[in-house]
Amino acid sequence: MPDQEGEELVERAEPGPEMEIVHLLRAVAVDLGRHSTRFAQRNGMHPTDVRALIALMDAARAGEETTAGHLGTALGLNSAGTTALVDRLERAGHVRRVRDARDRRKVTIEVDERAIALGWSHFGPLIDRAVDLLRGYDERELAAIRGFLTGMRKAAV
Amino acid sequence: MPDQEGEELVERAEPGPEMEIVHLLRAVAVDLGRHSTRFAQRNGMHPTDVRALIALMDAARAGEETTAGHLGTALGLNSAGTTALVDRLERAGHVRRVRDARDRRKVTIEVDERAIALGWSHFGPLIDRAVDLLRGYDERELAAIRGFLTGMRKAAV
DNA sequence: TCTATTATCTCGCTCAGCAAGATACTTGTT
DNA sequence: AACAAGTATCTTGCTGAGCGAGATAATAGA
Repeated sequence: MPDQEGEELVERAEPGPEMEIVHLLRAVAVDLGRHSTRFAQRNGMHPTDVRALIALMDAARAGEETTAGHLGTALGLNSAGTTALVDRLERAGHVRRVRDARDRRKVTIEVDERAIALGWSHFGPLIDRAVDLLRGYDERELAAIRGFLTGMRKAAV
Repeated sequence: MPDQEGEELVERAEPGPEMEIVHLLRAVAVDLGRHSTRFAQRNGMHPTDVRALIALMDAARAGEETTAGHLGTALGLNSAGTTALVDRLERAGHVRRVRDARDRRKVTIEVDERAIALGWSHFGPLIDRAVDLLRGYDERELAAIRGFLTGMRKAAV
């Protein structure tokens, strides 16, 4: 073990108070991922299935229909993987396949109400806690949080 | 609001300014995940391999040796999966297996310098951008960001 | 020493996801 | 109308990450 000041090779950027927050953000991302994974395993699902349900519910919230193809693209799956994914979700009763009336090649995916309720039961408390936390900050502090997160999104693309 | 239940329903049905930040945080977590995945695919690795390298480098930064068992536990793999993971990483030249001299049952995993450099070349710019962003905030704003992220970590466990 | 415990590895298997191609429907052209 | 080209999904066959069970090797305790 090195008896010197420790962080010469790993910590290229000067480790100021900023680096602590950078690591914190990464840790949060990992922890949120684990939280999803736990939800998946408890309900006999795979991480991809959860990602799919979230993508479907996001689209529904934005008022958009999601076709099988759309879903696969959003998750980075090819058509075969997408079919298998929707098969799994449908078999578990979380979604329904509905043939589009206008273009009968398309299959739109609808999320079952019970899957939505299941999701809320797991993610609801976490969201409530987040809202609670955020209510403790004033407008300038909220703007800082919003600005940092928005900036990181842009940087991560 | 006079009615507690009513307030919660409104909170869920009608997202306030807080919900925007909640969704933003989730989006950041997803985007950071995608950023990792891209790094993995560009270098012929799987998401788990990247998670492993990050875990190994985190431990190294904290001055801890990581054994195969430790690594598997950290990633939620069983022993067979861990062996396969280390095999992959070693085959790619990213890590070395080193038998512990004191307890010869143990195998400590050392990350190759070139893997560290590779990681920096991909994650460095993102980290630099984060540090840049954070330098634009004063102490109270930084405390808000730190507090929110710390609170979310605790909530996600 | 002999036994129990711990750490890693081996073997056989399951299943998510890929590549290629089949099938079904729509649209454009003649 | 009929036919070709394009688009959306599904089928088939395969690869490989990760699991369960158990083997192997080293240490610790009596």
